[in-house]
Amino acid sequence: MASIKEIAEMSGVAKSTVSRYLNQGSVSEKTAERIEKVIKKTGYSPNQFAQSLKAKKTKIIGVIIPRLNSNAMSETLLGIDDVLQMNGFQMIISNTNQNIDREIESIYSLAKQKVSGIILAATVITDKHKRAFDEISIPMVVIGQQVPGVPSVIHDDYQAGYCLGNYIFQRGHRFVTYLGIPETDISVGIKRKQGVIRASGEYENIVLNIEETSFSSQDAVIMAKKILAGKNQPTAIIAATDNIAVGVLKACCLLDIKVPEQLSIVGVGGDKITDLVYPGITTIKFFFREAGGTAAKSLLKLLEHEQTQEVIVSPYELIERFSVDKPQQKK
Amino acid sequence: MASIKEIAEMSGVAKSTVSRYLNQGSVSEKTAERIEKVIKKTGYSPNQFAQSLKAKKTKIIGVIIPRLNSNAMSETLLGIDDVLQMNGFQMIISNTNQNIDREIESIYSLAKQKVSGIILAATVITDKHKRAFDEISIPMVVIGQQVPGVPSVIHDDYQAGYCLGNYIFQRGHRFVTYLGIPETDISVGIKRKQGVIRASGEYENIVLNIEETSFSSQDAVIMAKKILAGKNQPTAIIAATDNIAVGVLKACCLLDIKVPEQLSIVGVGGDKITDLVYPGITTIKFFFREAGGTAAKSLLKLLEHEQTQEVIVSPYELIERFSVDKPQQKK
DNA sequence: TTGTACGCGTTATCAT
DNA sequence: ATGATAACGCGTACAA
Repeated sequence: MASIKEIAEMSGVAKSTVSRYLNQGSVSEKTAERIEKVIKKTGYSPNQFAQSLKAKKTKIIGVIIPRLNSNAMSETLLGIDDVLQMNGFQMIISNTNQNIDREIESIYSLAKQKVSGIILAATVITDKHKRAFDEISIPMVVIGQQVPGVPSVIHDDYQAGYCLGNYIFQRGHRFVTYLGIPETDISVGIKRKQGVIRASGEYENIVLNIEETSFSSQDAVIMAKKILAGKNQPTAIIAATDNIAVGVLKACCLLDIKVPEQLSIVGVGGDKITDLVYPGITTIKFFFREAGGTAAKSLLKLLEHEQTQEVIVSPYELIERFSVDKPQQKK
Repeated sequence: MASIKEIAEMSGVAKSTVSRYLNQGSVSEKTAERIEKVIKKTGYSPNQFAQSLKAKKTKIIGVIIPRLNSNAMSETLLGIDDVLQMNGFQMIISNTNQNIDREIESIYSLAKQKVSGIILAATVITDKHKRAFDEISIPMVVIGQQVPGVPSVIHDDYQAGYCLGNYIFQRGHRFVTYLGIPETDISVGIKRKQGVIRASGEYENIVLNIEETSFSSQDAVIMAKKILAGKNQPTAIIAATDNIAVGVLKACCLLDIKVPEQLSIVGVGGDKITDLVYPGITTIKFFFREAGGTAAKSLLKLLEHEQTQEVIVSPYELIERFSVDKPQQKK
């Protein structure tokens, strides 16, 4: 691969002239032409290492994610990539496999690589995270979690829970189970649950049982079976995620429980799977792709030293399908 | 961030000594100690650009993928990332959004970035691809497609189709529809179909209708409705992908067709969704994650100038669930 | 407008 | 074992 020096020699000018041609462009038309021709002929393109070495910067954004194989993550990445690519930035992905130590490592590692910014999709932010943020002084945006002092793009988990709760209680359900996940995950584990609980407080005579499972649909199937086998069967189950909701539905099929006649089900996420099962599951749709794009834009603004909102709440939308009905008369 | 020069000064030795300490290590114990202490204290770590500038190489592997939001891709990436990370390599993802021109661009772009290898997950390889392969002389592995002269990791699409065909025909189905996708995609569009066709040739009196749809489940629902509404209703549908199979199942639910009593369904891929719908769909499981790992290993071997198999066929496995039965008596 | 010369942080060569 | 020095390819301050 040719270097700028060779281009210079071939065009009969100095390196710096070529460099100027490439960057600011204050060169005479004649030389510009000559240089252009040579560049075309050789297919020259600047060595990015040398450039970065000089500039102490790259056009690379690091994205740290807890896992790769989830719909939410794919969509988020897509959104980030969209706007990054549009602005001439590369995206480099650091998958931590839910290992929180590797999250920290990744931060430092990306810093070493002199990425010009970092987008962190975290489930929880510890003190170690915060220390890392401070040490490396690289613009950063967090997505999916609110961190004081760091621009964050979040989904409205609390409102989503509240909305679903209302949706179910309004239709007359009084024996309801919330099937959530552990509180180690703030957004999903805590906020959504709290939203539902708050809604439950606004109605009379509600019996809200709270159970826990994992993100895995299979686990949800097992858990749902237990819940539905008991004698205090709920008339509705509010699932913390679409995957869990689908697991619940599967359990119903297995136990020959009719949905929505005998049991209503709702989920959160807007995963397309909710539209593929039968009946389609009512869910709260989050706009992961858009949120990813928003995060990326926010970060790019930061790089330009522009102001950014500290926390941006991504919208949500209730998608009504066919998994909810009024409770049957019984007892 | 400290440079090697500063480390040298602080330890009272020359730059070259520090460099030697960092790399080969032929230094006296005493100086080694001194240097170590300084490095610890400053938290020094080499500037990767300067290193790359010298070495004309990186420890980065470029991965080009057609889309980000598919289960197969996520798993494949996961597998690639696994072994890359284990060997101290970074992965940089180039998502082309199914745009074939961007695939070519990505190849050149990655070459410019001096990645030390490229893994290409392509749906089809054109002459432009081949030219790009030749021009940049960077080790490369293709996954999901067989390319003469380039090490390839492929799934056994033909055998998968053949296996599924046999599975269906053996159980007595004679009126069967294959719901595939256009032939622009070689593996999925052509090979799987051919496998099914070959199997159909080994039985008597088979009526095999071949229809086409897209990768989208929604499209599959529509197409399946059409097929099932006609008067020559098949007793089984072989879907080219799990997504399509799920779409067919949804159509059945909508039309009140019992699966598997009235219609048998099979898919290909091993997507976990096949286990979440009801009834679970019989499918051919491909090992995407393992295949990704294999591709990465293969590439790393190439970097070491070791021999590699030209084409590695990833195994598959038939997963029997509950979507297939013998055809009902009728006519 | 153009050219000269230096520095970015490393590694490698060659003396010492 | 260690140190001085050149070279990697680029950008830029400065001089011409």
